[in-house]
Amino acid sequence: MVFQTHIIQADTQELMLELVRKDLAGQDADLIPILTGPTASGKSSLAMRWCELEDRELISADSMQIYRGFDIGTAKASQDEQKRVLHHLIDIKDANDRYSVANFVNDASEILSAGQSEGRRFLICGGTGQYISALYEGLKFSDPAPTEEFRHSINEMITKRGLKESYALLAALDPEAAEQISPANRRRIVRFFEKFELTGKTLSELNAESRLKSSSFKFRVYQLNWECRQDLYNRINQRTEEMYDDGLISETRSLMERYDSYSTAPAFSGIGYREAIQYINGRLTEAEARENTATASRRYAKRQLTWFRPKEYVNSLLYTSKICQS
RNA sequence: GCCCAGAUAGCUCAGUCGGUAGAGCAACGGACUGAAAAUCCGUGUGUCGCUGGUUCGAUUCCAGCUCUGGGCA
Repeated sequence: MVFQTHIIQADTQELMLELVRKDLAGQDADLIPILTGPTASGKSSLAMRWCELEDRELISADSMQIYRGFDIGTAKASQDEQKRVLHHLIDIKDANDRYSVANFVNDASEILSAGQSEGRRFLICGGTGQYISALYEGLKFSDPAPTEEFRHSINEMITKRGLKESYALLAALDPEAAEQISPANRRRIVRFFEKFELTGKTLSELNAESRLKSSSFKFRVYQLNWECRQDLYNRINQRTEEMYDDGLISETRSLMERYDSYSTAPAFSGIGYREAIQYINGRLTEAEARENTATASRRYAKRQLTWFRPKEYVNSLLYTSKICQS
């Protein structure tokens, strides 16, 4: 497959919207747009206007906005915005529930299939790169989903055998996977043996199988970004302050009262909630919590950019910089 | 005004019995197939406050100066 990816530059959201819509209009009519980009890049607000103009429904590709009640810290669309544009895959899970790439690919595919036959149009928007890539690439997740208990038993097995020994075994079973998994990355070593014990197949074998069929949908991926990293970081810093000013701490406090599982429930591991919990439990000052949240968001944004950098199918939407060149 | 302590990476600091320096955090780069806002890997980016003295050689020792913090007035 040959890709012709574009770099679209603009200095206002208005112009960006016009240019990206023109780009999409020049493609095959059945292409579904995916809008991604680092946190605080402005993708949600661009997506809102895009959906309103073209009467599209929005499918969120965000691993944290799925959780009900986690609104301020996830920068979730407001009630008013959700009234104006139909949002899918937001507020679909309880704080204790687990969700995964595989669930996302299934859920999003289901919505797209159902909508397609009715002639509805969609825009997929979100920052979870893993979800977007898996959907775009049409990965099939055929091996069974991991359970809490099984994961626990694998963990014990690795502790018993030793992490080093476990990694050596992994490398013997699947040299290809060993190149990509660091010997210190316990989580991914656990995952490898989960799959292996469950299916008798190595990660590389399973990955090859998951790639056999391509997606039944066609997408065009746009990544929104800022020409100058500092512009993005300034936006992140400012948005972090706004989240705290808008009541992130009191939102977190009431969620903690509702869920005594807050130290382990997946929803509470989101950036902002972790730091707010530490403040509430007296381990940080509020100023420290704010600062640590901004730092964690900056690092997250960097990882998001790293994720998409090698993907050859990504088209760039670049906001031109006012403050610095290059 | 006097006394004491300090001044080293973007920040907090260690160190060099004299041979131009290193930790943590930040920053930067990278990996990623059912936790992904997760997890993990790699990289030191420096007028060692300024000026002079001693010395083959000073960030290190000495003197003066500047600034910061604390104390005494």
